[in-house]
This record gives sequence, structure tokens and C-alpha cells, in this order.
Amino acid sequence: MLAAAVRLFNERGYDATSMFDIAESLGITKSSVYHHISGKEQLLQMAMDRALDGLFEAAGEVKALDLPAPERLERLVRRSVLVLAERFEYVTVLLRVRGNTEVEQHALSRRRDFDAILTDLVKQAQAEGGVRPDIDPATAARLIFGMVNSLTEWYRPRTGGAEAIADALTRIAFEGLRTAER
Amino acid sequence: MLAAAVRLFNERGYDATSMFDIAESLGITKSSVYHHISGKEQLLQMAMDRALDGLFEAAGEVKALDLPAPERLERLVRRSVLVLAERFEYVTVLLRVRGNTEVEQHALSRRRDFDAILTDLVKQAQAEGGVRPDIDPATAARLIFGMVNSLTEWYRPRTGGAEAIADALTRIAFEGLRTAER
DNA sequence: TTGATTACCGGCCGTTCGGTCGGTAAATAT
DNA sequence: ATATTTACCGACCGAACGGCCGGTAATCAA
Repeated sequence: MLAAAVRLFNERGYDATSMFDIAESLGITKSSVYHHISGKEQLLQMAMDRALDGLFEAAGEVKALDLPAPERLERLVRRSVLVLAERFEYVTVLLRVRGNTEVEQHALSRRRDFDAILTDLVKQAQAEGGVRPDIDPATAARLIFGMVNSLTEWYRPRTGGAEAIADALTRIAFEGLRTAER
Repeated sequence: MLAAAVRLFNERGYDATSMFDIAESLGITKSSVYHHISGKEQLLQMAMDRALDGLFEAAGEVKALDLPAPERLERLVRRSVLVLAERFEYVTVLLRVRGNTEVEQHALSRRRDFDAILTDLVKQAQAEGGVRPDIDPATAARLIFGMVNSLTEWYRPRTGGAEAIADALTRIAFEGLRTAER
């Protein structure tokens, strides 16, 4: 049921999806939906938590690695792409909330926490050398993860391996588009 | 009035913004709003057009330049950042629509046209050399512009020059985060 | 077999929304 | 001074929404 709801949220947007729509897509009535969940917001909450848990899990694993910071940064970028691909629809929901309700604001708060972890990792990588120090760490972190998050706009899980995308993305992020000579 | 509406759209989302909200923020009544415009969707339409016109204008100007493709690509990326900063709220609205109505689908169609222009430019740049050929042009175009578009998520026009952001972004996009040696 | 739990349903309620309509007051033109 | 256009308003409408309630049918435990 969560899956059905999330699919509709992404198709039409959270606000534009009615409880009737969700019920209809499951072949039951609206009343029956309320037998299983407490309300529309709970579905949103569950979806966002699923996405956030995946991201923090990835961050935790990478943190535990005994590697130089630039290496850890690259791993986290790559892992984030894979989490996004795995939990695609949930992450898509997460990245669209505007903070209108308390539930949404709590999710935004967790996103900011994740952001802080990233910024810190970039900062470390710059300090250790291996990542260019001429870009503000917070800006770099946001740009790189802006690129990652933009996947929700066009990537479709069916299309093919998330690894190929992760490769292309990390290559651009760390080596850039420009070829060495010309 | 368009500016007031767009501000609210971005604060709470298009669906969550009522015509009453818009009227209230202008100090007039809902009925008065309808004296000036035909409906809520027209406001959305106008906002999205303002954003799209800016982007296509930038694309047209860059196309007219007598420069190698990689150079034109970099200019377009930079110009896009500046357009996004200039027409920030309008672009933000544009990048949030899901295609629920005909008006929205028309905007999405124009976005796809812009995307095609970009992909083509990347392809040319790869053919001329100067941009790494080992990444699918469509993927590269989407990732780079995903990074650009992600600015709507955190950039705030007040904060400071858009040029600084444009510098950081093009540096990452073309040269990458990694330093040459370490 | 019986009792309880679980899944489901039709019908309803209060609210909010986008939009309309008839009419008034101010500004502008003649 | 008068006519016309422009800006605005209060009251209202039908539709859609999230959610609730009382009740029924199926499932399952004893």
C-alpha cells in the first residue's frame, strides 16, 4: 500500500493525490484505507523515513571506512546514487516536500543533518589534499549532491544499471568534463 | 501580482496556495484578483514562460557565438546559472511542475526542447574534442543541468553574487573536484 | 462451533477551494 | 458635468477533499 501511494505521489504530486485515488489503485474503498493507516500524512512520513534511513545508513557505513577523506567522499557520492536508485520512488517523494507541515519540516531537518555530514567530509578532503581547496566546502557539497538528487528528475530504474550512472556522475564530479589536452 | 503569486507558489507549493492567499498578500479580495487574471493556471503559465523565455534566449545567444563547441557549452552552463539567479523564483516554479495539466505539459515539452539543445551541444563538444567522449552526451547534459537546476533548492539571490556560484559550478563541471596531484 | 479479530464497505460531515455574479466606488475621458 | 471604463467587493455556488462512523463479511483461534 505504501508503494502504491508513493507511486501516485510521484505521478501527480502529494497534494494532487486524493485518498480516493490511493484506494482506487488498490481496488478497495477509501474507508478501507483508513483501516490500515491513520491518515494521508502517515504515508508521507513513512515514505520519507524510508529514503532518509537509506541515506544515513550509507553515510554511517562510509564513515566507518579506514580510508582517506577524498576516497570516503567519492564512496559516499557513489553509494548515494545507488541508494537513490534502490529507493527511487521514496527518495523522489522526499526531495519534493516543501516543509508545509511538521512532518515535512522534520524531514527537512534530517536532510540538513545529512547535508552537514557531507560538507564536513568535503572540508576534510580539502584539508587532507586531493580535493581542490578553492571552492567553498558547503557549496561544493550542495552542487555535487544537487547533481545526485537531480536523478529523480529523469533517471528511471528500469533503464539500466545504476552503476553506469554512478560511474558517469563520479567521473564528472571528480575529474570533470574537460579532457586533459587539446 | 505575478511576483506575489510566484513567491507564494514557492513558499507553499502551487497546489497549496489558494487564490485567497494570493489576494490577501496583495491586500485585496479574491474577486478583485479575478478582475486582472482569468484564473490560477494563467499565473502558473506566465511564471513558467518567463523562466523558459530566459533559458531559450540564453541558448540562442550562445548558439550565435563563433566559438568551438566546448567553449559554447561552458558559456551556456554559465549563462544558465545567471538566468536562474536572475529569474530565480520563476525558474523555481518551472522546475517543480509535474505535468498534471495541459499548461504544465506544454512547459515540460519546452523543457525537453531545451534539453535536446544541450545534449546536441555536448555531442558536438565531444566530436570536436575537449570534452571527454566516454560519457553518454544525454547523461552528461542531464547531470550538468541537474547540478545547475539544483540551485533552486538552496541558492538565495540575496546571499551574494551569482558569478561566484557560476564559477564554482563550471569549475566542478569541467575540471572536477580532484586536484591534479596529491 | 463459537467467539473474537481483521478486512472491508456505503454514507455522511465539515471544510476548503476555484470560480462567478451583481453591484459599487473611484478614476479617466469627453 | 456627464459618460465610460477600470478597480474593487460581498455573497454565493458546486465540487472535491480528508476523515469518521456504524455496520457487514470473511478469517482465524479456542
